[in-house]
Amino acid sequence: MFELQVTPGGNRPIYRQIIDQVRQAVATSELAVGDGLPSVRQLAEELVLNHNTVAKAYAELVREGVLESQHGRGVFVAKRRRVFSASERKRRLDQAMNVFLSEVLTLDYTPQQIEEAVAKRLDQMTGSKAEESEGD
Amino acid sequence: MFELQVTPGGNRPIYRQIIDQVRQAVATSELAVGDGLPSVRQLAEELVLNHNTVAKAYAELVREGVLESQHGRGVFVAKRRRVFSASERKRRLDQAMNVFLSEVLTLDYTPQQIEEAVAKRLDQMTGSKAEESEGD
Amino acid sequence: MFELQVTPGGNRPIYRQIIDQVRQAVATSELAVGDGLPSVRQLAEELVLNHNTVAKAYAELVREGVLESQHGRGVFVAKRRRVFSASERKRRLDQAMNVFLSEVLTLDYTPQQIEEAVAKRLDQMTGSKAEESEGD
Amino acid sequence: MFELQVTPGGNRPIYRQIIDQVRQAVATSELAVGDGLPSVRQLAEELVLNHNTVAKAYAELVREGVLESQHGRGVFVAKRRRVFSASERKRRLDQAMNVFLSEVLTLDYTPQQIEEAVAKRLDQMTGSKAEESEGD
DNA sequence: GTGGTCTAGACCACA
DNA sequence: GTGGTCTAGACCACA
Repeated sequence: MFELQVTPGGNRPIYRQIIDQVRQAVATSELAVGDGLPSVRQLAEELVLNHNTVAKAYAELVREGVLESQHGRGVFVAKRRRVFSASERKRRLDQAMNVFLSEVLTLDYTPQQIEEAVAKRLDQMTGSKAEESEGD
Repeated sequence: MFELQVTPGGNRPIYRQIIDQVRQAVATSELAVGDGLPSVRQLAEELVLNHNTVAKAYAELVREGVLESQHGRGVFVAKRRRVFSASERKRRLDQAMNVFLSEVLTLDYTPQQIEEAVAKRLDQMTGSKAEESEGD
Repeated sequence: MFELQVTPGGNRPIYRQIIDQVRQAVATSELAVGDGLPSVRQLAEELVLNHNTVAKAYAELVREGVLESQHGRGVFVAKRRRVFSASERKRRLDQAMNVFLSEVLTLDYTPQQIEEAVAKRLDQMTGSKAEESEGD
Repeated sequence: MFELQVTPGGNRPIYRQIIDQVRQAVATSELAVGDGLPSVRQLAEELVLNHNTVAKAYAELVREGVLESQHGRGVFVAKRRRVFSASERKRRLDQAMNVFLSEVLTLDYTPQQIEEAVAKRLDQMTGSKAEESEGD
């Protein structure tokens, strides 16, 4: 089953953590199109959260087109659709990358270390192909 | 000259945007060690901000060791030093990576595309490609 | 209960005084890991301060890893972790020592008196005397 | 001759640095009662400072009774006198110690490390006796 | 309710 | 002139 985990102390707000993990589960295909998610209340109870927090996360995922709410039945993984134009995607990628890279360069990581860390994390997140790119 | 730009409506708080851009300018050597930054009030006026907002950004950059404040004289790019412990750097790297990756994964980029984009941008920022680090 | 006291006229800025006292309470275990602190607004009211002043102090303690802020819930004593690099810790130790020693040397204490006073106060603060660190 | 050194980048304001060093020189007897100090302008030139900064430092040292200004002749080391009552000295010592110790304990230094650092620094500052306390 | 950000504006400390 | 601190007060984000 789909398992969610949340840490209240972290820098990232709880509802964000839920969003991130659902996105990830969808990206990994741990959750497939049409799969149902736990109900807001059920998940809230499981994670010992205010149900508003869960509802907020679901709402954003619906807005983004990742989930689909079927009134009275529950919330499901939606068929994938693309929201942003190519140039908008590029713009957002660039901006996120700039913020990320200057932050970690400030932390004194080398380009090589950063690339390795990113590759590794991507593997973890997506369980990705990369099996033959091990050499680097 | 060093140019800063800020969008008040955005998701990212203004003082964060300033921090991001100063870090970036330092990472790309657009700002070099010893360079002076615009004064708190001057920058505030330029960006049509309250001076406290600028001061907050500068203060955080000072804490991180990126800038150095000389009371009565101004704020300058500091000599690079390592402020954080290995575990804290790791923690911050992970955190920054999480934020970055969950953002771009939503944008529907593949792991491979992300890795390439990161490698390319790192080259641009650090100029670390062909010139085998000849000392500067 | 945890009691804080602040003198607005003093040489030390108010937010520094708050930081000092929270650190002290943590160092002496008057505040233990997980303990909640008074809310920003509540403490501000108690001390007849603007809430921003309290927030500033808390924010710095969060950055130092002493406190942990849980958005929407409150501020808590964080699990101890090491935030700074060896060189940064040294730097801060030296700086703090300089300030301390030049202050007390002006007061005409002899080195021996200072060393004794420090040793004694450390014992009080850490309770590190006889009980060979039995685990707690 | 009496040598002063000043670093503009440091956390401590320049005029404070001057005060500290003069105090120290007097404590070490590097400067003896009756010795003359460089004139405000001379010192300002030497250290490449605004003369107001030097004047401010001298003024505070005069106020504290460390120096003595003889109009038209210059500034001299004053005969030592005590300004504060015993209880006031104790109060100031305790407060400075509390701030110092909780700060360095926060940095994760052990009591032993702190005591050693203090002893060592005191030796350096005062060139003190301590020759036979080497064992620890 | 709790923390975080921002403005407008005052006043201080330092060089 | 330059940075630092503080207040009063608004508004937002999160749980």
